[in-house]
Amino acid sequence: MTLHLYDTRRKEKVPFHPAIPGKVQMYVCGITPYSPSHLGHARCYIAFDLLHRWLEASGYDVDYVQNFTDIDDKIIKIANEDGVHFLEVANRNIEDYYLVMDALGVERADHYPRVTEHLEGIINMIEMLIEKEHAYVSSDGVWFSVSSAPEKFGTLTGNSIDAVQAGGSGRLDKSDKREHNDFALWKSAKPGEPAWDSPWGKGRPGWHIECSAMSLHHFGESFDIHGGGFDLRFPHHEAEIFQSECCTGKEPVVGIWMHNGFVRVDGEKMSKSLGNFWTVKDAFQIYDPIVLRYALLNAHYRNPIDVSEQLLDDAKGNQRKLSEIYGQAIIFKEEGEALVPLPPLPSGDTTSSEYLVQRIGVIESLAEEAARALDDDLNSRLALSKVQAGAKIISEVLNSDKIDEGDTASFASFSIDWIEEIAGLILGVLPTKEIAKAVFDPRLDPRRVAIRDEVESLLARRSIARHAKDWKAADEIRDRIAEMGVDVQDTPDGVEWSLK
RNA sequence: GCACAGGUAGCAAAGCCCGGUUACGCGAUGGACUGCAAAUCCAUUUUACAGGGGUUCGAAUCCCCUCCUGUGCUCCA
Repeated sequence: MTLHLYDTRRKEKVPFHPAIPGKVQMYVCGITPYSPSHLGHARCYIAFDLLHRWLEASGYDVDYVQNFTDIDDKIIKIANEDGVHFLEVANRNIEDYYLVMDALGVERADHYPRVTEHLEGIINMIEMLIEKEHAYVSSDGVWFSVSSAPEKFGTLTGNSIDAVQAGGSGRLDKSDKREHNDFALWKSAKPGEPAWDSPWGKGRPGWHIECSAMSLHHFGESFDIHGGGFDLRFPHHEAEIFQSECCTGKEPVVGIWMHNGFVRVDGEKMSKSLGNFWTVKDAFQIYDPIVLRYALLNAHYRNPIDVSEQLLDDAKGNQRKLSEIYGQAIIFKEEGEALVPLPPLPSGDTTSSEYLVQRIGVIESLAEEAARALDDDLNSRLALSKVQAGAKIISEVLNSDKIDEGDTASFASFSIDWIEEIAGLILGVLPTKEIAKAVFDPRLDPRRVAIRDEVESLLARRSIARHAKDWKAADEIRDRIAEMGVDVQDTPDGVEWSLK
């Protein structure tokens, strides 16, 4: 099956065929760095990171461009409030972006162009649009004339010019544009604002033009995939279509338009005004970044996702289980049967090799199913369920009494490759080997070593109390240990403890 | 108002494009194991598809109508 992706413009899944066979040119709208990154950003860039990884795993050579809109009204406002240069505001938020996205396992794009580094290209593009009479100069800047190409209106959203005009009436600002739908290409500088020289005096680019200019710079007149948040369809992406296609005359500028669904919190859009706003760093206080990634991949990228405690807790449990099985496979490979001696084969049962061949066949077919799921417009939820199913079988085999001692390490080795390929390389929801081992065998957790003596001595006292059937004292000690962040488990093999 | 998404078992979420087979997970219930828990394992939770029409041998899936929710039309991933 070939990769199919949903194209917002055509409103259907379409087979993906890049313009240049084997190569993919992909542009995703980046952030406007006026504040730290929030969960909506995380969802968006994780979704497109998955696309990026999957394209590469499928053998494509991907050129991934993601911009930073490092000059805009809000950045200027915050810079003025803080009394710093606007680039200081932009830079600190870009730093935050890299920090949190790296933690979330988002692989870097190939290029991160910034508006402030592409003024020349932007100005050239505006000049060309004026020349072709798609844009006009007014007292307060340069505007794109939407009525110069009315057939392009509503390409992504189905909006009609009249309807948008009606919806926008009463909110007309005091700008000097000719028609309500016209949008700014160049904004003349107001006093005290950062400004660049241009044929139309000092000013700065409008919001939409930078993406057109930067994609033109990196890819030329057209490219394969353009992504971004659902809210960017209008006006931002429709404006890009106007600018790019009217400038170059080449259409369509974009092969497939992709938009990710929104993050909601308790059923409502996450927003600062509703007070349900989470920055990524806020979320990191409670959940491991990899758990957050797992949670955000556990829904289809185009559907809205409601971030709730249940969603995150589910992800935490599933991700932990996966890590545990991965860790077990690593340890079994490294130590073979030494760690857990295998009981003898039950008589008359399937032989080890037959059993293994059969199980490996099932696991491999699950990998194919996961690949099919991703080929079907990146169905990460379904892919994750196949990964979990495969991991479950791996766990059953590793713990099975039907497998010969000599086969354990080789099966473990097969399992590690399988998990690392699909859960690690493609989905990015795997921890490091060291962490995975500690999840499986808490004795290997370095954090445990620090408190081991104290916990062990408390456990010894609890053990005495238990033998004396002094349950009250025993439970008090367990509570005290719990306060140290430790879970105590009484198992048939004795008392065990682990970090919460 | 117009536009675009959604409405699937107790919750959550795939499946819908390409009608006919199980999603997966959580929770719940019963059991094993426990001093009690926790964890784990086994089993059960086999008229789920917003409502109403239609097409079809057969519809969650295709067509029509209605209702409800969210979002966009202003900066937003």
